[in-house]
Amino acid sequence: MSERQRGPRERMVFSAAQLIRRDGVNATGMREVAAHAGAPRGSLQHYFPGGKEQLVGEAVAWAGRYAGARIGRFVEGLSGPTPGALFAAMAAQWTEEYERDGFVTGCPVAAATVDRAASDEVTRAAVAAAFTAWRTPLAEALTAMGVPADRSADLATLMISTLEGAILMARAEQNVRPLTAVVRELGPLLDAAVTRPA
Amino acid sequence: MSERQRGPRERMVFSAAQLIRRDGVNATGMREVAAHAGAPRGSLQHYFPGGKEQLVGEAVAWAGRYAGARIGRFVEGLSGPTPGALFAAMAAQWTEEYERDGFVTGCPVAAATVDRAASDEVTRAAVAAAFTAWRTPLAEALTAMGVPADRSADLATLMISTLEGAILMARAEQNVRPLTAVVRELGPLLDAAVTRPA
DNA sequence: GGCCGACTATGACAGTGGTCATAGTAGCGA
DNA sequence: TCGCTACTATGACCACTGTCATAGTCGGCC
Repeated sequence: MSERQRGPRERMVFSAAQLIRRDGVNATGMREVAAHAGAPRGSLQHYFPGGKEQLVGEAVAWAGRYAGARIGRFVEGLSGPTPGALFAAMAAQWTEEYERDGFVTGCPVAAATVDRAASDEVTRAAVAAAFTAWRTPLAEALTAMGVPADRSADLATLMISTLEGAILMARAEQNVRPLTAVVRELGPLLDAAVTRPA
Repeated sequence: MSERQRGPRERMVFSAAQLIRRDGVNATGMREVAAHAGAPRGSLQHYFPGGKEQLVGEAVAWAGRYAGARIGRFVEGLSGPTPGALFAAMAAQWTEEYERDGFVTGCPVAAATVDRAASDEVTRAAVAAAFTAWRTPLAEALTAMGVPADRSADLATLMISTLEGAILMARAEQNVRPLTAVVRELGPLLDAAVTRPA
């Protein structure tokens, strides 16, 4: 989650995503984002003339691209590339973060959905796009692993749904148990969907 | 979701849950809750001297009890009581609501988790308790259906996680597809966990 | 009646939110 | 040096938040 932070604009988008991850959209102030990014307050209206809606939208889009790009790196890192192993790797990213830093943050896309889906159509569309940016490469990876093409999309949805829910429960319980439980139960089931070994 | 609404106090807790479901915790004002419940503003400090923290906590607890109690009614309504059928019934509650009323609301427990887990320890504990109040009867129902006792808790966690995530994605996409997809994929897998037919 | 508790009704307060307006500065090409 | 653009820096605005304080009303009980 730590990238090269070039311009102040990128830093602000990144900071917005981090703060939204922790406190939600509504509790994240624009001034707070600027301060967190070490950027001047005046830059907000300069880089984001569309206001908070624009900033949140870009933060969500960034998170979606990040999650999608991460899929490829997970697949590369697997010794035996199976759907269950991929799912375990996706979940492990969270268990490791939680065990290292505590249960402070969640998924920014989920936070934006909860806080904005009913009130802000622009952000809602951005969230939908973020999920698509995540699901599409995941489904492609499943197909490459031998999952029938007509099931890849559904299984990708299942994996993301389960992971999002497990993140939520882990934060609530302050325990990685939900994450390990879903990996233990869902992993083998995902592997059983492979009909043509890769 | 429509109960007999007796006193103004219960109405306010119920209204709080409804508004949190739609807009999140931070975007739901105390005045708004009172107005939605048709209760006088002054009753807020009278019934909830602990302030918003108390009101949110009670709304979350109510939602947890509701979800837990609902499990029993789902099981009763099933012609063939299998884990997959139970999961389908749980998801159907949401698809029906979304198709009837639009994708306006989500799960209040999830909303409270996103908005308060990092900032308010009291509410975070209430959310954890709500998930437990949901998971426990679900796990018992699975055991009664023939799922091995040592897997019931994990499978209950898997079902709730997946459902929560699918709700999230359905709201984001404004489409029930994620809900139908996870039911289609996860249902048969859940049924396969039954070793001793009920 | 008189009293007291439960509840209702407002008004005010301090704090914060996003946003706008305006002014200042730094760098650079001509 | 001029002028232009990109960016920074503040201050102010209004709306709204949760909370508190105070006063009013209602109903039943001695």
